[in-house]
This record gives sequence, structure tokens and C-alpha cells, in this order.
Amino acid sequence: MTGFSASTVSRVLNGKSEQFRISPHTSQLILKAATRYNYYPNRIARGLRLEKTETLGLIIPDIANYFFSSLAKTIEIESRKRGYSIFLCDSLDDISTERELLNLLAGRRVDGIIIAPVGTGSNHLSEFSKNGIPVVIIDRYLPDTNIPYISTDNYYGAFEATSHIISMGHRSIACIQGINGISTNNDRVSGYRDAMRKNDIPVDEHLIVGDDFGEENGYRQTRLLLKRKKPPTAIFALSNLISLGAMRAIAENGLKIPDDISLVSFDDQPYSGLLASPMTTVEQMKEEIAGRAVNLLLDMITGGEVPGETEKILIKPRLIIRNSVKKIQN
Amino acid sequence: MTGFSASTVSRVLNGKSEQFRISPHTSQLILKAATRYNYYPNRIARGLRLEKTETLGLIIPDIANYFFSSLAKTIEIESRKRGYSIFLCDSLDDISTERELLNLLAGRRVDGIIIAPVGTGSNHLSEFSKNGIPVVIIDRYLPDTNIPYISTDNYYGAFEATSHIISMGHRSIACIQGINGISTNNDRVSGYRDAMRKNDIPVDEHLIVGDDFGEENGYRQTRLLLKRKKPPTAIFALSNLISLGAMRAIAENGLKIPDDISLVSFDDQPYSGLLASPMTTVEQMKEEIAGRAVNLLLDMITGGEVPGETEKILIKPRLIIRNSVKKIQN
DNA sequence: TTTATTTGCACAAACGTTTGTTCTGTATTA
DNA sequence: TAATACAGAACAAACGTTTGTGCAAATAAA
Repeated sequence: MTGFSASTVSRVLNGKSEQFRISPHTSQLILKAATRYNYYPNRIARGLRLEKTETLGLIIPDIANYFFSSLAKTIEIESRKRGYSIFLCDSLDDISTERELLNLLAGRRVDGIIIAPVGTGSNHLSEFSKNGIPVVIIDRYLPDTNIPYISTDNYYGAFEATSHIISMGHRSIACIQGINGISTNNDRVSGYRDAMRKNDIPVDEHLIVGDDFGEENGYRQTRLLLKRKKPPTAIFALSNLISLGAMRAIAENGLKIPDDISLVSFDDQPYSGLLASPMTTVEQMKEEIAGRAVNLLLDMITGGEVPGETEKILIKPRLIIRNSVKKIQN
Repeated sequence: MTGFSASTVSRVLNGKSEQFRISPHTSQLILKAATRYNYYPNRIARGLRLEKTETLGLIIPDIANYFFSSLAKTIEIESRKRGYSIFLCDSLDDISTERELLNLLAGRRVDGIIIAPVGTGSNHLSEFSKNGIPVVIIDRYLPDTNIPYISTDNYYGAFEATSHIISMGHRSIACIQGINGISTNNDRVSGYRDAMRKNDIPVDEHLIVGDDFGEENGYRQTRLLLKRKKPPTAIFALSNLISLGAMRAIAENGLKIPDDISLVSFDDQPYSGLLASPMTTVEQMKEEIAGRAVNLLLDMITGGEVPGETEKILIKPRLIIRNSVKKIQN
């Protein structure tokens, strides 16, 4: 439209007019025309030529889950600030979907991938990351890979939460866990165990129950716990959904939190502080995790170097003490 | 790798070997090699040549909001089934960000856009949709555009909810609204008004308060309502965040739901049924909205035709009656 | 005035596909 | 045997950028 060649236009629009001695006059004309006709370079063509698309893949087990959607929000915003757009992919917590998604994103030539892995098995991920596309893991980490990850220090969080419950006088504390074998879960259980031991309370294996992060598991296990002749005085739920299920079972039994039974949950939620009895929770530092994941990934992309062992980061969560744990005397 | 030309490989991989008389033998060799080397066509190059990218843009005011993340989930899954990937964009409920995002997505040559618009002003959207990229609006709709939309029948939902409250014997019902002027809000207020009128209850304008969909607004307005000499006996909160704020204020005042005051909220949430007093809510049909939005958009993309007036769809929400409205006698 | 330098931009190739056309060799037909 | 048809694949252009190089005109230096 300006009569100048594509190369000249390209250089002006990329701020290289000086370097290539495009006259100020020409530059002005081109810039004017660009805004006048609302011209934006075709990122597809650009991506083809540059062999980078300035897109990232984000693979999440369930975007409707507040924890993940919060992560997604920060990831999207931070990425955008740096010129990257993100492909949202929901793996449905399904390993084979996750695998497909990796190939899909590879086909779309994303420059990098942030993934909250499903958690069972990691061969496909290790294999994939050798492929050349930088990958950063968030949330769960996989023991037998050297893919960098940013995760919550789940051990610390569970240790703190359990210690708090103990400090309130409880000794019979149930732990309703999620999927056994997944790092997040196991680290939390370890934190629970160690806090008990450190306070000279023998760990009763019958108080560690459950096998899923969902609401149904929390409901079922709590019902079973409450049916026992000696129910625990407190429950530590290892996910927000588990605690919702626990609350449902507790309400169904006509019991009150914290008067009849205490409850602490992993994962703070927007409603946590607004419940009838505001819930004590372990809040994961969602923004920090997401922000650092983006930074790390972009460093890997631009630096080209796969980071060393140092890039396995655990971020300490924060115990938010509200009013769901009763102080009891022994 | 096979020694065949790119064109032959392309045709085989796109299932056109018969049409172009590629011998079965050759086809087999190519397909074998493709799986052997885990070959996936470069979607960028493909997009450039085909002038379509099989990507969609999704612009959402706040992906961390459960309502929107639920929509996003269905949209992503349904789109993926049809071969499309989605670019997630969070507009932060900011109109100028929304504008930027539209241009960004245009630059990325998405084949279509699903947007939950910020809601104030629509010129940029109308302008944009003339641009050639199909757009479908969800959630809020904009009065003065003829962009197709799929939304909740907010009038109906509010009418039903208010009618329910009235049927429980209430006559002094406050309505805490969101942003005045936005279709979702105004339709809900209209539903509230008409339900009152239909039951011969004069609408007290002082009972329609608030100006934001956030939690803070719900909190502040509820405090003010409770301070009145004659507080309302029920509150109808026009968003889930407003109801959270209302709950906070109610709890702070030492009051109980529904004994001391009744509360009904728009937007069902995972926790709605699990509160101390399970909340009566208006549930929007998230999956249906999202699914139909995807279908409509893909029809527009493949059909090429901009749909007619018929494509302004309101989907009736569902009133979920729980236990947050007290039955009172007059 | 001649030569050298600089200014200002265009040219062309490349990125990896897809697709209309062309080309070669073999089989069929007259 | 010669002309024709057809099978099977390659060729080449195009999509819209970016970037190394080339080239003419203008300016400066000798």
C-alpha cells in the first residue's frame, strides 16, 4: 500500500529502521499506514519463518478447579506480558489424553509447555522433553525425571497444618488422602506423619484413609470415620474437594464444625473464609508458582539451555488459621 | 526420508492417495515412516498455506471465576473434538485489554472467537466482527450489535428465584445488583421487578442496591441493609461473589441464614450445596451454553455464512432450591 | 573531475505445507 | 507397429513473513 517493499516494511515495523538505514521519512509513512489500515503482521507466517510461534501450551487436569484456574490466570497474564499466547488444554486427569495433548502441542509448534501432570507415570513426559520443546512441570512433580518443576512444598504445608491441629490439643487426627503414589499426596502424608511423630503421637495407620482427591472420597471416608466407635476429633483433608465431601458427611450426621469435629483442608478457596465456621486451610502460593513457572520456561526458551538441578523449586505454602479447629484439653 | 516428494507424502497423510492415484505400496511406506518417526505435520506451515489455523480465541473476564472456567472447560473439550485448539485470554474485566486481545487474536489468525464481553460498550466488537473473523458472544450480550450470542435467560432466572422467595412468605426482598447497564444485570433486575409486581408487591427502589459483581459490593451493601431500621427479610444476590460478601456481612452481624435472614444467589457453585445452610441458587446451564457456542461458531466458520436473527439464544437456567430461604407467615 | 563512500531501499531465498499441473513410463487399443 | 490412455509420481507456485545481500543514486573525498 505504501509502495515500499515487504522487507522495508518489515524492518520498520520491527524497529530495525535505523539499523538498516531506512529514512525517517519512509518510516513515518509506513508507520502511519500501518495504524491507518490497522495492520498486524500475520503471526502464522512469522512463526513459520522464525521457527518460533511465541505460543505456550498449558496442560491442566481440570480447568474448572479453582486451584488450576488461578494458576492458569497468572500464567496467561504473565505470558502475555512477554508476548506469548497460551493454548489451554484440559487433560481431564487422563493420562492418555495428556499424551495426545503433548503431540497436539508439538504439532502446533508451541515454544514451550507448562504442565500439571496427571501424575501416574512420566515416561511419555521424559521422552517428550528430549524432543526439543522445553517443559516445566507445576503442581505435581514426577520423581524419575529431570524435568524442572515448580511445586508447593507439600510436606511443609502438611507438617504445619498437622502441628497446628496438635497444638490445639488433638491427638486422634485422621488424614483423608488423595491418590496414593502421587507426589503431592505422598509428601502431604509424610508431613502429617512426621508432625505426629515429632509430637510423640504414634501414627495410627487406620487413620490414614482414602484414595482420591474428589469430593466423593471425602464424603465416603468421613462417613466411615464417624461410624467408628472412637471417631477422630479432627480431620485433615488433603484437598479442597475432600474437605467439601467431609463437610457434607459431617452435616448429614448432624455434627458441627468445630464443636463436634475439627477440620483442616489443603487448598484455600474463595469461600473458605466465608463458611459457617471459617475453615483453616493451607494456601498454596498460586501466583508465585505460576509466575515462576512462566519465568523459568521463558528462560529455557530464550536461553536455550536446559537448566540444571537447581530448577526444582518447592514453594512454601501458608497456613491460614481461621476457626475450624476446636481447642480441646486433654 | 522415504524418497518420495513432499506432495506425495502430503496427499497420503491427508487421505487423498486414492484420488491422486498413489499406489497402495507407496502409501504404506509413507504411513509406516510417519508413525516410525512420529511425524506430525507442522500446523504453522499448514495454517499459512490453508489460510486457516484451526484455532479459536476465547476471551473471558476472569478465568479464575468458576462460572467462566466451567465454560472454558467445555469449550476447550468440544473444540478439541472438532480439531480446534483454543487460545485462552483473560481480559481482566477491562475494556481496553479486551480490545487489545481482539487484535492479538486477529494477528494470530484464529478462525473464530468466543467472547464473554466486559460489557460496557460494544463498538469495538461490532467493528471487529465486520473484519471477517466470526465472533460468538456468551454470557453477556450487547444490545446494539447483531453478533450472535448464547446467554442465560437471566430475566427468567431472576423471576423464578424472586417468585420462590415470595412464595415463602417474604415481601421485603432486597436485590443486590452488579454493574448497572450490563445486560445480565439488567435482565435479572427486570425479572426481580416483574416477579414482585406480579405478586402485587410494590417495588421499593431503596431495596435495589449495589453496583458491582464482586464480593466487596455484596459485603458493603449487606452491611448497609442490615443497619436499616427495617432490614429486608431476604436478599437476592445477583452473583455468587455478591452472595459471598453478603454471607460475610451476615456472619459478622451474628445472624444466621436462613433463620435471621434469607439469601438466594445467582450462579451455582461447587460449594453451594455444602454450606452450613445449603444455598438456594439459580444455576446457569454452563455446559449447554458452552457447547452451543462452539457449535454455532464452528458452523459460522465452516458454513461461512453469518447466521441470521435466529442465533440469539437464551437458555433457561434452573432454580436449585436448598435451604437458605426461611418460610415465614404474614 | 574521478573515485570512494554512504544512503536508502529492493531482491530473493527460506520456513513447511498444499494443490493444480506436468511429466515419465507402462499398458491398452486400433 | 503406432497411437492412445492411464497410472504414479514429481514439479512448482503460493501462503506472509524475515533477513542476508545487492544495487542504484546521492554524497563526500581525492
